[in-house]
Amino acid sequence: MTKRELAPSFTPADIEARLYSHWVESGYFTADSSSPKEPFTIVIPPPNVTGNLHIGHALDQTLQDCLTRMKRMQGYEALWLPGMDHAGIATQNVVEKQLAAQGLTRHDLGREEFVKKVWEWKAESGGQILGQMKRLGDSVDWSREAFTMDAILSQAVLTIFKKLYDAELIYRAERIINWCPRCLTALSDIEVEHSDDEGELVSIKYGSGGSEIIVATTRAETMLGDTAVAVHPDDERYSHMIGKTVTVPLINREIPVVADSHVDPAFGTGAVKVTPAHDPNDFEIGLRHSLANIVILDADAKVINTKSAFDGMDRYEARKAVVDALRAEGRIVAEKRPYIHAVGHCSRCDTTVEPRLSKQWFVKVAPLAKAAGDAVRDGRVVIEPAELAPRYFDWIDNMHDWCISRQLWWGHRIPVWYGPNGEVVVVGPGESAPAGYEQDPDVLDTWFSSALWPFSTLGWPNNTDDLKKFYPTSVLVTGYDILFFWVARMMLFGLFAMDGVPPFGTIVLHGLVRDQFGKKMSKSRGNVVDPLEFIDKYGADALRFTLARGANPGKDQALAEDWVAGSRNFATKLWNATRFAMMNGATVEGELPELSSLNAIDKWILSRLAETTAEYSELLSTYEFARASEVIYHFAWDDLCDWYLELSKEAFASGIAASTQRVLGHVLDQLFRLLHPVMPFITEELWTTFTGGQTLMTAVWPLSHASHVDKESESTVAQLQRVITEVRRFRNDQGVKPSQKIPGRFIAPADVAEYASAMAFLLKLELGEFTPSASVEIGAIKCELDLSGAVDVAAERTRLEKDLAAAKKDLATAEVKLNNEGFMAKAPESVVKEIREREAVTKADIERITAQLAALK
RNA sequence: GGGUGGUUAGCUCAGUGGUAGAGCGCCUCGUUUACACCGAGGAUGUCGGGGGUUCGAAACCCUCACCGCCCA
Repeated sequence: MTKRELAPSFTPADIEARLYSHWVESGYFTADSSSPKEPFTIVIPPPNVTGNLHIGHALDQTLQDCLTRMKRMQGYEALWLPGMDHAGIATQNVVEKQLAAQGLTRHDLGREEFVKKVWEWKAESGGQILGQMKRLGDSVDWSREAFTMDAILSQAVLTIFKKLYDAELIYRAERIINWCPRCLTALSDIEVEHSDDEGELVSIKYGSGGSEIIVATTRAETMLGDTAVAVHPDDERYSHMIGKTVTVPLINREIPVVADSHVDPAFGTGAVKVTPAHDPNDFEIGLRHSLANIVILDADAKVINTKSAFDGMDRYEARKAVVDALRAEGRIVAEKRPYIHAVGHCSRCDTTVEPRLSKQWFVKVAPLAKAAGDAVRDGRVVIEPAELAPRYFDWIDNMHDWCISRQLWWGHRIPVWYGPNGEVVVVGPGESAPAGYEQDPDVLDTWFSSALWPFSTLGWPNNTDDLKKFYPTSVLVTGYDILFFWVARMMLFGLFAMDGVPPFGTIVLHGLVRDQFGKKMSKSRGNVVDPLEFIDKYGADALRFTLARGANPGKDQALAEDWVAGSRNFATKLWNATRFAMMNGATVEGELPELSSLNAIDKWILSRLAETTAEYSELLSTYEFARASEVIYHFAWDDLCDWYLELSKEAFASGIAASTQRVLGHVLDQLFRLLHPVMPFITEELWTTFTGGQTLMTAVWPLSHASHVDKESESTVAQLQRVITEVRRFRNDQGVKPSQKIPGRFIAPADVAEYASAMAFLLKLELGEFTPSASVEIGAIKCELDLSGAVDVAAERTRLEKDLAAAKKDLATAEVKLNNEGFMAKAPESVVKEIREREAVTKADIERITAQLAALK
């Protein structure tokens, strides 16, 4: 194998594109369903076909790639399956906007032409995110790329629809649903976002004479559709009115006063107006009291059917007009404005949602939700971090039936056909409707097909090799924000479709990426960052490492450009350390030398490597990405670069370094493997260059060698580190420049004295005969120096006094404990022993420092 | 209104009973056999307030205050 050289500096752009296409061409990402290896499967949370890679995707995908790459190296048949969601409303909106620019609506084209247009749009401008994922380094299996509107996935939709219908879990009913008057479609509960908005609360007097009653509302225009006033049955204020009627002003309709225990007597006057066709709670009251549903708003939220001057007005216009008219009649008894209250908005276009009575298709969720809850309750599916499980239960145990029909054209059309005499037929895959039947014009909620993602992408309903090999998937990695949108729905459908086998073993939830001050990123705040810009500027590895390092389970993370620059610095550090190692003959060739033949420094780094490998692997396997990143970062930078390389320089300089060259080679080789899942590009480049190997992608994951853990060497090196730090501090205090060589020598026990030349090299000391003018004492170790007379006594005194104060404080803390009877009686022996040792050490320090101070004069 | 998470260094955050940590920022010195995208040294905290449990509390319990998120 021929070894290449490393460029003098690291430029991510020079290696990323080259390595990525090499990986794809070599087929490293492609999973094999016939492999005997144990499977590891992740399906990507499918981004919208309209989407671009934002920082949240970058986080989500970094974590998934990290797990996939690690498992691949650990010998699993790893499949990370990519794809996209057709994103019904979002995509339709995009194409409609294009048409609008030409002065057209989708109706001008007609359904078939419009859908064709959407497909054309997808071919031309959709799926930009896929190319951007490549920039991040995602090791997804492109040969299995899926799209929710693909033929196979559409077949899955038909199949599950029929299956659910036959099990009586899908039904059609007239209900109050959330309606977006702009998108002109029904929405599910979770497609509605609530915010506290400014509105008004007006109190209106209904009836006259002895039968007056006051009701309050934030939507005055709905009074046009009122069919009752409701009060609490035990409310004595109104008991005389129950069963009587009152007149609705303006339209002069006589409506009954009904008693309903759901009315809160403490809110407002205790009496509420009831508009069953335009409010979900009122609809329920209407059912209980057989009230009429009078529809007074059309699909565009314009007033209709009132045979009044309000007909044709927009809802807001009507609201004002109704209040004005009532005021003119003297029927407004109170007005509160602004009145802050929760208002629902369309999650796609932010239009205020209008509750609307209409006929829609629903999934009956109760039995499905029970199974989905139980799967987590009994541990077949684990939610990480566990703290987020209550949220899941809270929602899934109280889930309303799911409205799945959408009045759109882009999506899976509802496979129900209606006959001329009201017949209803559900048409499964490969079936066709009887002649003369007409298909339901609506399409399914996008999340209906997304709910099938973990198995529709593997070929279900066909029993494919992929399905057999890779289902159920191993881990689902996603943000907690779509726990309800998507994760819960996959649980509902997965368990149902796959005979009770849940779609994944573990749900790993991460948080949101926020700005550097922890504020939510939003266009209006102007604090949105573009991951691609960071990749351009600092490299994909730097961005990935930053995101992984911030990923504490289930917690949001702040992100600043400075942090990404810091990760780039880490990458540069690795690059330079490798260059240095290669310059000094580090190698992976041949067997690792016998431990007993190594010096303490070599044994120490192997020990640290073993410990780090074990800890890091464990943390990654338990989805502790932040802690894992921290551990490996400090091993690489502190242990390896700051100490091992520095302590080894003397050996390299002296030319007697065969063991160290091999040990260093080993440590780098293992470090690159460990870091590869998080920083795939630079590790691949360094490793292949350094070792001459083919690729890290399929290299074996490091094992932690317990036999390499060596506490004795760790203790020796800890002493060397202390001596070096203290002497450096002394030099610094004394104003000796870092590069200035001065005479010095160590008086130390044999295990430390053995490394005198290594320490001297680092400290720029010239060992040899001289008359010392100063000394630094570190416990039992003494370093004598010659400062050529000019010792800065004041600086030395300051330092010693500071050390003395610290030692005295430590001693006092220890003595308080040791003099405490309770502590001595109840604290565990190991703790008492530790405090005793601390007492002894600090006492010795105080004695030594006091003597030094006395000698200073 | 119901849940739920948080409050630790200037900033962003780790730290689930035994002398308070990291990254960035800050101060001083420095072209020393990798690296100034660097090295060395340094400063910085009544761990939100109050009470309790304990020999011992940033951590456990109670309570208050403030901030956030989810749901209604």
